[in-house]
Amino acid sequence: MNSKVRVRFAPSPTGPLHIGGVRTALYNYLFAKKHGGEMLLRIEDTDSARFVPRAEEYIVESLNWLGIDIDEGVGAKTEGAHAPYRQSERKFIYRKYVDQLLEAGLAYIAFDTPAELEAKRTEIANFQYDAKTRGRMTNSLTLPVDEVKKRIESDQQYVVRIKIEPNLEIKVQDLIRGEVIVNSSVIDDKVLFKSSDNLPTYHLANVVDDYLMEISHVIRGEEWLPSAPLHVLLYQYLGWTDVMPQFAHLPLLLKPDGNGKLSKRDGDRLGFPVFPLNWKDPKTGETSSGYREAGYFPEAVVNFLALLGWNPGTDQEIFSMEDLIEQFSLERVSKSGAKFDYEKGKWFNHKYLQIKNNDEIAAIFQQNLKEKNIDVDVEKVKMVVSLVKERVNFVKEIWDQSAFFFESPTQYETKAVQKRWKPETPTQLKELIDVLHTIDDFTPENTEKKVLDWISINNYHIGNVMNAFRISIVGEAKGPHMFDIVALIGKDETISRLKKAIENIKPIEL
RNA sequence: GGUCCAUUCGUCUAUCGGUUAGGACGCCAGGUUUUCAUCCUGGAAAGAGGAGUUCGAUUCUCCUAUGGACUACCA
Repeated sequence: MNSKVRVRFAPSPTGPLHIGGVRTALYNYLFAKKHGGEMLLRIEDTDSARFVPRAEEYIVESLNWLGIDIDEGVGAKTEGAHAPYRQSERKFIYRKYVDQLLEAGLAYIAFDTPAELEAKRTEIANFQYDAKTRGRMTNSLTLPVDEVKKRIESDQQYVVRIKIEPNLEIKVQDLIRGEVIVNSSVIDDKVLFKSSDNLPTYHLANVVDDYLMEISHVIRGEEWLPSAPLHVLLYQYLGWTDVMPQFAHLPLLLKPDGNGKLSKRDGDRLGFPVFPLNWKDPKTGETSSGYREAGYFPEAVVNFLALLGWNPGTDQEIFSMEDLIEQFSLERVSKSGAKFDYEKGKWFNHKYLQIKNNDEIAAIFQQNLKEKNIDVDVEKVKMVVSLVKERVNFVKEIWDQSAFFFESPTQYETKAVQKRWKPETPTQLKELIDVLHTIDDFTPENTEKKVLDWISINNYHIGNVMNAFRISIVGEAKGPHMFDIVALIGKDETISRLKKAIENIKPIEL
């Protein structure tokens, strides 16, 4: 057993990193940091046919954005003692272990072509390449030694298969699920190595690399649980049982509606991102939206994801990365899949928007304003942010709640006018203009006092006056406290908007 | 089809044999507010079904049902 905790996140660079993969990376990271261990990133690109350019950079950038630091391997500051960390660059390493298994008689060479295997599968229901069938296939167990040699020398392609002893009980100790027992007869003689590209398959590469990289815990998705017994067997066959890592298989992230694993299509269909970052497919040119570009804070995404499948057993819901590291444990990871609840994701972002200080939010919002060619003082932006941020889930929504701070309304909401614009309103608002003219100290408190005094002295209907005032300034019956708004836009602008409204709004008969 | 895994409010979940089955999101209602929102208070809402074990099962065991994953010379 390794005393030091070393975990790995080992994605395949076949496209953008799925949000479920992000959670796997997060749990690995939390577990490593909790135990003072190391987190490595290894790229599992043993399938030369499925390689997608830029996918690796995407993975690294995603983890960086989320604050999941890589200690070793691809994307780490210094790669580390076990380089290289891309399996395609490690191809020279695996052959040795393949030969070791071959020599020990624990694996064999098979020449069956994909077409032949396909034929077998259609011919025989539930066909499995195993102890029962391998004697009737084309392989080094059925062919004479010199025939095998001849075929290899004439460059005939082959694969190396593990030779699984039937009827053994294979026990997998899972940190989340307990003991899982599988009979070896149900596992087929999986391909470990293919001569076509001289690369091992996932199963072998993964076991060899975890061994060489001294991985102490393998934390991965539940989709790997069925092949875990095979991996245990490989550790045995290779003589590494005493240093075999501990396994933990995480529950899956499911579709919000219906059943099944969360997929890219669900995001398109239901209108939410399933990737951390935007991604443009290099082949199709198709783009998929990401959480970052959708306006999420990385802290919110981390918090949301952490709680999808894990909880501390308390009522705490808001966790910083430090909180998570301190409290995380595999024992408290749930066993069943979690449906992806996008509404709750939005709520987390809302929470973080309230927690964050206004300077940070104002900086982002000011960028949004610049894109609209609105250039205003950062102090004003901060004020606006503080007045409206509690109303929104995302920074980009602030504009919808605050446009009237920056531009005079061009139209007035019919329903509000209908309800609040009375025949006497224009006269009253003209009086209001006079009142405002007399105010020098245009602070919210002072203006409020003066205006409310005027309303009360004249015994006006406060609701009608104030709402007409609001319609004139905002254009609708919405927004923060009136006197905060006018203080911010200033006396001149306030009066000018009132004049404009008096000119343009006509009472609407019901 | 086979193997494995799972099953508490609509959703995420708490409960580690004895609880009025708790919290959160969402939803509904009321209150606060000059408006809208926020906020506050309240409400509706759950142990898949059946056998056991036990004085007592959501909790332990088994069966059934349902869902999921896997079943490639993918990872």
